[in-house]
Amino acid sequence: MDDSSNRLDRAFAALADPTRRDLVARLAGSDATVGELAEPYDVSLQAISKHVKVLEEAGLVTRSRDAQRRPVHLHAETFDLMTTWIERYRREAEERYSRLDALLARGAEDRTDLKEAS
Amino acid sequence: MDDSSNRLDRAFAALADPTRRDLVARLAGSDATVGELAEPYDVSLQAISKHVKVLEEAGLVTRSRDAQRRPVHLHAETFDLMTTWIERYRREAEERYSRLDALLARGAEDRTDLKEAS
DNA sequence: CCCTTTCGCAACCGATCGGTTGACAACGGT
DNA sequence: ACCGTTGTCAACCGATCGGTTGCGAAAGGG
Repeated sequence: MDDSSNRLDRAFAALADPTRRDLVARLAGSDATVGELAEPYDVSLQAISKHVKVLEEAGLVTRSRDAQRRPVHLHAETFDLMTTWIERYRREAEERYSRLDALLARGAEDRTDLKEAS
Repeated sequence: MDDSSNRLDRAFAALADPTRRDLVARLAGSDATVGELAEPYDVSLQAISKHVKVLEEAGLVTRSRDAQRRPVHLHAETFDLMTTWIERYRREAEERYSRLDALLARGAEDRTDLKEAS
């Protein structure tokens, strides 16, 4: 399963960058070319081109060909992969968290040192 | 803005590493100490200690104190933050994907004159 | 045909990352 | 009071990352 693991590697790493998350947010509104995507930022076009490539290799976006333009659009499938992974463990964590209260209630006889709550 | 963005930065970056995803998967089953977590891997204990620290600073796990042990357990909240972010744009992407057929039927056109506000 | 626009590729740079080893702090057991 | 257990901190190393600049390829428009 190096395959799906590697896809998750790239997908999570891709979304770890705020610029790339912003690109995704804007692409959710409408497809765009690299030039259009690059315009709002004060970095070079090549930098954005690299970002788009990272998103593409992560399977988060795809590109088509329209003359010399390469319109970029989101690819929802990989997002599903991520939410599926996250939700699986979030659910287990919450279930265990619910049971944690009962566990703590049973064994919290000598917990006199919790003076700080969240 | 930088606040929640930074939390997402760290959370996504943390889960970009397969070892850390594996740690999360195991912690979903039960809490564990750093030593217990490190045991299955062939890397040093310090390496796993660092991984746990990354997960902690990302808000994905928390630690309590039980004598010299520092049991680690999942913190579901940050997982919610991630799925919320992802789901938002995944949904928009899928909606736009449904409309893509109609868009393609009309043919590609530039969007420089979108002034309709009805 | 050229020429422009759009954009990818390659090389390079500083910063960060994942790993190592070594030292040591914190705590309990005896 | 010592020792073993548990885990963190600090320094270092090679690899990768996000950014830059420079060059050139691909496709239309005049």
